[in-house]
Amino acid sequence: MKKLLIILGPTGVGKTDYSIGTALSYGSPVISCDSRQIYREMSIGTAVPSKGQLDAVKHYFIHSHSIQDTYTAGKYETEALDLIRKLFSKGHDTLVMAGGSGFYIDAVCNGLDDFPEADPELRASLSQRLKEEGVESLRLDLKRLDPESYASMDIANGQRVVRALEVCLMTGRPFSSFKTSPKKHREFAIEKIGISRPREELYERIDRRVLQMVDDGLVEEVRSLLPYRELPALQTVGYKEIFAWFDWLDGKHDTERSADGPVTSLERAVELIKRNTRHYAKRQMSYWRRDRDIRWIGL
RNA sequence: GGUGUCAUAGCUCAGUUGGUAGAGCAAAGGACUGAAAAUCCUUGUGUCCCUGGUUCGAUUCCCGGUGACACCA
Repeated sequence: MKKLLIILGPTGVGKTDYSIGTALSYGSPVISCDSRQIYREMSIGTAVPSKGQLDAVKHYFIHSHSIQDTYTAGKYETEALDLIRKLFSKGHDTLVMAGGSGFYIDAVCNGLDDFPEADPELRASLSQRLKEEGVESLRLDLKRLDPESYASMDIANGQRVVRALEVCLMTGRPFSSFKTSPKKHREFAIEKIGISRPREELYERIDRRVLQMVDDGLVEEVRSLLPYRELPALQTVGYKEIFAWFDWLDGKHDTERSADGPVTSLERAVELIKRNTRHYAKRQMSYWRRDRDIRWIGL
């Protein structure tokens, strides 16, 4: 049986090197599963593999899309599955997938239910309402249109309430009614390998990598993306903190944008990037902790 | 060497008129169905520097150490 070997782990743990080694031993390309490295306009802050690493093995889904075309887990499920099937049919027996985006990995392994994609205009107007009226107002609409979701979902999470409401309004059906099938069947075997390191060591690696990014020109990369800062792709650790610093330099000293207060120096931005990356790594680990199918190995 | 001030959470500090303590930051745990590096929820971790004394009871008051800082020599 054909097999998809998925290498996952928190940011900074060393997935890139490990996956290249594994891919070479199977004669497989690396199918990246990273919601940010997929964008071609971003490189330094997303820690994409180096030129040498990319030359060593064929990589898919690295720099393959533009930040201007909002990408989603649903699109990834479709495109990755197409690619996987194509590569299997061309003779590969084992394919290596590697990445840190847990939700994308789940989309490939288990599939997403048949929810409609977001309508940009509706989402924009609901997000606007969220900003102006707060969650409570949207929550009441949801309670009326979909009591089941209202009772079971995290109604403190504005982003989720917007999404649920959006589906109700678009389809005239409750959001919860789309949540049906447990898991989609995949015709290939799936094996998940999780890479872990002691927490302290992982955090040291993250701190070091952030400093390296700054040395490599992160600030310039972020400056070049300033016109796009409102795009979903730019809501990313390493970018949003430097945008906030630019705001300070521009004399925008309001703290409305961030709960962390004004970012008054590059040093402060770097501090926040380190912390937010640690938080991100922690969230990744908490996401995978309940997945009993992952075989963990320490590095 | 002398005098003074200070010593409380990982860090910066507050506080207890004597009844074993709490803020901020850092941190930890969790959720997750097309924004997922996003978004959201929960949690206080302590020989109150050490020894002895007073006291029913000392982190708090007193003696003596130790350490840090300041000033004077």
